[in-house]
Amino acid sequence: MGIESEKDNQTTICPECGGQAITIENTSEIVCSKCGLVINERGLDYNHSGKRAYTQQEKKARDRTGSPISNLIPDMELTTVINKRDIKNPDLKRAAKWDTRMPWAKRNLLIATTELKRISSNLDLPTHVKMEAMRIYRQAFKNKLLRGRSINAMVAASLYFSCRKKKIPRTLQEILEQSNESAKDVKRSYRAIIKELKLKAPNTNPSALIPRFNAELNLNADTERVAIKIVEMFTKYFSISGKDPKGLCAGAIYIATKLKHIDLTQKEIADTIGITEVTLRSRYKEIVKKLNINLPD
DNA sequence: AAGACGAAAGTGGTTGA
DNA sequence: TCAACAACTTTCGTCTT
Repeated sequence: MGIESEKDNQTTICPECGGQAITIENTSEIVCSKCGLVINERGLDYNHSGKRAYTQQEKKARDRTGSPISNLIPDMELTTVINKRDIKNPDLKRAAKWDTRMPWAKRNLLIATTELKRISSNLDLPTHVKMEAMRIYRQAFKNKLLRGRSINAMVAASLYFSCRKKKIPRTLQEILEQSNESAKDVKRSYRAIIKELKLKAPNTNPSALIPRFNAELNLNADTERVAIKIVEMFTKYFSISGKDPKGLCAGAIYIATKLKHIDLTQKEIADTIGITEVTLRSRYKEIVKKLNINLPD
């Protein structure tokens, strides 16, 4: 395949930070060398015409600068409009256009889409979650929820909501790690989404979270089973509304390790799950009391 | 000395008057 | 809009192993 070599000197500019994008060899992903943004995870179809380009001129003429059409691209017009004027110094021209020509609404959606794709590819989120998040974001945008809130915080919140709705167990922390926004802002946006869009907050199922924490703590399947059982028993008989599901997980895992005579400190569990010892303690005390569990010493 | 415990004070949010 | 409230965190002193 002589086609491969032509991808290498493709220059794309990162819409997020303006850095130079590079192509990852074996996946043909376009990734920003500066901020790590995946600009197009499926790879561009540079040789759609089926012809090879032998000279620079031919290459320029045949290259496609736009991304493949997808629902995640907010404005399909954008790629074609710019294409025509891209012949000289495409990077600068494109960057300049984003600043001056694009209506703010389109720009907003473009930035949002980019951020959304960046985060979800870092977290390996499936496409339907991305689509749902984008839908939520657009709706938030329509309802003017962006007033006084940052785009990126709203994107993170949309993704978080989407994850919960689609039952993909991701904690808010995991999304926050990929975002530059503060937890405060993202939470605010998240609540705004629920309130203003009149959506129901999908509950994270605590037992769905356990296998991942178990893996991080290197616990065996037996312990995991016990922990899940405890969580399910508890959620079946008692309300956990208003409480952090992670706290319940932590408590259940702590009890499970006790029952299985595994030595793990409260601190170790609390730290890997992302809560404090104090919360772990109050949760585990509550579980022991309400479910009448007899702990071995 | 490490781990478990819980009191006290602070944070950021909800609810209801 | 404000006060009461609930959940959680941070910090820290005390007890237990």
